[in-house]
Amino acid sequence: MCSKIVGALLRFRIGGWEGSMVQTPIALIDCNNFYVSCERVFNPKLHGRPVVVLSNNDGCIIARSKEAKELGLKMGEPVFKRRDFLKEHRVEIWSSNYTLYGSMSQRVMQTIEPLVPTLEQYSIDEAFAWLPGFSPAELDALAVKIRAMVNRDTGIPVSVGLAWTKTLAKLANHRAKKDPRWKDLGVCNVTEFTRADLDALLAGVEVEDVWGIGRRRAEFLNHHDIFTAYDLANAPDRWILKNLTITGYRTALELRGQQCIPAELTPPAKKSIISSKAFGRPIETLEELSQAVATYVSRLAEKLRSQHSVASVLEVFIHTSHFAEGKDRYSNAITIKLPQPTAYTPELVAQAYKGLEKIYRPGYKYAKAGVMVMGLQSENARQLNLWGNGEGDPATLERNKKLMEVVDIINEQMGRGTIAIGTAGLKQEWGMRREKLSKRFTTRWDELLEVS
DNA sequence: TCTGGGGTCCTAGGACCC
DNA sequence: TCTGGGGTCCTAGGACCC
Repeated sequence: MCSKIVGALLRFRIGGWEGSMVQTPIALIDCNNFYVSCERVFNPKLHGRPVVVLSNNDGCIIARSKEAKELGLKMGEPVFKRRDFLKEHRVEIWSSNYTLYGSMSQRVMQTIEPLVPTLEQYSIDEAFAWLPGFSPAELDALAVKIRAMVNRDTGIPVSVGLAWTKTLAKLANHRAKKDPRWKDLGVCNVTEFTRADLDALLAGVEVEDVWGIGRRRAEFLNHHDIFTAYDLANAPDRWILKNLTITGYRTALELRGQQCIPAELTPPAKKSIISSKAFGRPIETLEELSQAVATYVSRLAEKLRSQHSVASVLEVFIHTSHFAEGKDRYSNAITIKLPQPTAYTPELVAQAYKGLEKIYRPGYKYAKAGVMVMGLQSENARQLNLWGNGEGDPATLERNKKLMEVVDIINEQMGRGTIAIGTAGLKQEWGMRREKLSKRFTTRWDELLEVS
């Protein structure tokens, strides 16, 4: 009875919003400089030194150690522009090793999972934990414990932000990393903050550091005299809705303490899958482009099958470098409606080739190609071709499916690409440049033993 | 010489229909 | 010369995230 009244009052107070009445504290646990930290676990010499990890093809800087940040190296900076600088400051440079990071990520999540009631993995290096019924003191103790356990069991340092909404938990986490008040502890808990405390905190955070506000929006907001998280939280609702759409409005509400970005405990099935990559060197021939496309389609089809989906639409795209100009520049894409939904690699490759032939133009230096599937549906729900001919014939479908299962198992156990479609090319001279790749310590015994 | 890859959501605007 | 209003569906493109 009493809680009903309180609930009604609460709802009234926050303007008719119909969310969960009893708010749940949320922790955001975020690995510090994740890729760099992973490299450090297996290479202790990297501790205390400036370290960067590069994107595919060793193109840009995508992760930096604290020391590298202090040198002024920026996220996304092209390496070739800073070659001399990197050398001069003896910065350790590593190619990205996603196999390693993926398995380290799993270890981190597995360490946190038993410590919290529900965990929502949000990205390779972050997770939200939903902590109903935890008192503020319990929250602090839990955060400290998570940090200690993850560090002990995986060697990865993490920071924890605690708050009543996801957006505020992200913000608290950001403070836990940067603000001298919480930096040493690595935990920032704002669940007990008064409105005034929170306002003061928000006023110290630039609006582009708010989750959901990117560079473009930040520029726009600055233009309208909104510089901090506090300014955004206090902008008029209608103005926000009109200029930042519903997503920006949700962000503002969350900054005010209203939970409106829900938990996503079971990740929804993907609606599209992309496989695309820039080449290690420019490609001009249709033959090599075809190899690349076959390779990407194979990876994509693998992902498709691993989530037990079939695709009904396939898109192929190719383009020259973004930095090519005038007549050297070309990009094109084609969308193909598949005769029937499928996850069968040879069929997808055949369709992709047809598309590629239509958009390919000789005489260009292609820098990148990609394939994408959409219109995904569950493999069980797929509509069979009632006439029982061609690809839709149930017996053929079943045989193809079995074949793919075998291929997937072999590739999983023996390493990716053990069995590949013949046209993917054996040498793949256009493949990725990864000159400074660390070993696959967590997934290959042979490579771990090599260094020890 | 060299500038990542893989996703989602939202909106505006065109096509089409009555 | 004149050329509605409102609905739906689809797509392209922009913005965001990591």
